[in-house]
Amino acid sequence: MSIRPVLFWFRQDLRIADNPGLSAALAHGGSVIPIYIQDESGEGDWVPGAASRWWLHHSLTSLNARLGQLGATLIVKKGPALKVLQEMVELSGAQAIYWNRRYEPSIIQRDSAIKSFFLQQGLEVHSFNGALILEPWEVQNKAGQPFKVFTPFWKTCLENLPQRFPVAPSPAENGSRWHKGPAREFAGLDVDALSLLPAIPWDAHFSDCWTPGEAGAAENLRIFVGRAFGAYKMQRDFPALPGTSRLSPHLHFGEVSPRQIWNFLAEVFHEDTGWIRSQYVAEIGWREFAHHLLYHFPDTTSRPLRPEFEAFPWREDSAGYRSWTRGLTGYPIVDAGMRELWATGWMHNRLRMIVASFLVKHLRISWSAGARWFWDTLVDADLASNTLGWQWAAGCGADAAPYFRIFNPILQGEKFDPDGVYVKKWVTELKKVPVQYIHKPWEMPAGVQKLAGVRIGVDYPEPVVDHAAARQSALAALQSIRKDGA
DNA sequence: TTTTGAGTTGTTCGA
DNA sequence: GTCGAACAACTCAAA
Repeated sequence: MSIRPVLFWFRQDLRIADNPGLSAALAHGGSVIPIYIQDESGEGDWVPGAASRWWLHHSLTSLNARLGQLGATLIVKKGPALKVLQEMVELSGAQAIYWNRRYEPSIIQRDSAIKSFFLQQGLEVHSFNGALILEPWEVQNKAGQPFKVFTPFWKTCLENLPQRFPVAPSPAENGSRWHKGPAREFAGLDVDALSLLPAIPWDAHFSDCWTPGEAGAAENLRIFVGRAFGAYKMQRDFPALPGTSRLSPHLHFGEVSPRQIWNFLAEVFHEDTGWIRSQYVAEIGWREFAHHLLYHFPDTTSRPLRPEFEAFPWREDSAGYRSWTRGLTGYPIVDAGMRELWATGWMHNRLRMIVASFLVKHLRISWSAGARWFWDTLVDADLASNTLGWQWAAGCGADAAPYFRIFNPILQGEKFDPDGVYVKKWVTELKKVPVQYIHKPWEMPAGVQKLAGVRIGVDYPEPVVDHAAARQSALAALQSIRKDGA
């Protein structure tokens, strides 16, 4: 009796190591055909943005090379996933399909349909957790409901976690039963044929900042834990310092999983379990919480979790929005963040809060517009985290910022970039501005502007809004949606 | 069921 | 300059 092959469908789990679905496929007994499908029709309203596609291109290229070293060929396809999988099943005679789960609403819908279709056809279909510490349905409060507050959510998670997670056996340990044969056997495409790279050369500097792929992720993790993990709580808020992990895009594409990070920390710290309650691990917890919320409240990608915000008086302001996207608001810390995003496909977390607060509170432009811009420009764009982050900033989400928490872009700059090093890196026209003016350059007297080689209002804009006035206006708008109608 | 304490990341004002 | 209080009311989670 010959054993028919099995398909392993790569999605947002672009790694070989500790990949539960892949490992299970390799253990099945049949030879394994690895496949990647570009299925934009399945992504609903959230087709991956330009920066994300750039990352995906390089991550797939890297995965392809790695599989080649292992003696396997990645079959790259394009089209609706169900149709492509059907073709693959017919061509290969596969008897089983394996994948790791995703949690976006439209993807859950698509994958459920695919699963029941093939089960009806008499195939085996197996899906796994390759992306989360705990899946959204594995955590609930004592009333059996999903959590809406982070602290009790994470506390509950931590009470239910092992010291180490079991590691999925690697392909070598599984005997590497890859399907042999050229990609053309299944009419596979080159990664290039997916046209993932931007048409305009906007990504010129991305490759200076990033090494997409499993090896880059592992290296990044090693360096972060070796150098910055210990001082994370102290340094993570200072964007001029290399205080953060920069693992977010690697995590989004599954080049490394949170369970691998967990196990790595457990290994590094041995008996000393203090790391479990560290600020960094809590940030991993926020990623989990974001997935928990997206799964249980799928509408939140476009609608506020707190319904009273449906009535919030957002402004239409295309000029203001444009100044925000371009990094030309006249507030140096905001502009630096937006320019870092444009240049590198990433923005420091402190800056994400500052620029988000500025868009929704100072310009009073809807958080959805900001979420869309981030979606298109972030290499780590993730529907769960992006939705949570923007609703949090706008005050309309879970654990939202209180209405009165309106970031002052001058104070935030002075607090978290005291020497202006970060601002000067990204807003180069302010390079020679004395430090006492770096976060409020409009206060520079004419003589100082001359010495600094910059004319405010000519070489660098005046503030698009006055902070105090914008603050008052935001407070009034928030007052207007109060439940008591006062 | 009712009650109680608490809730990522802040700013401003006045003493 | 520093410090504490005020800034809404609500909802969540658990006792």
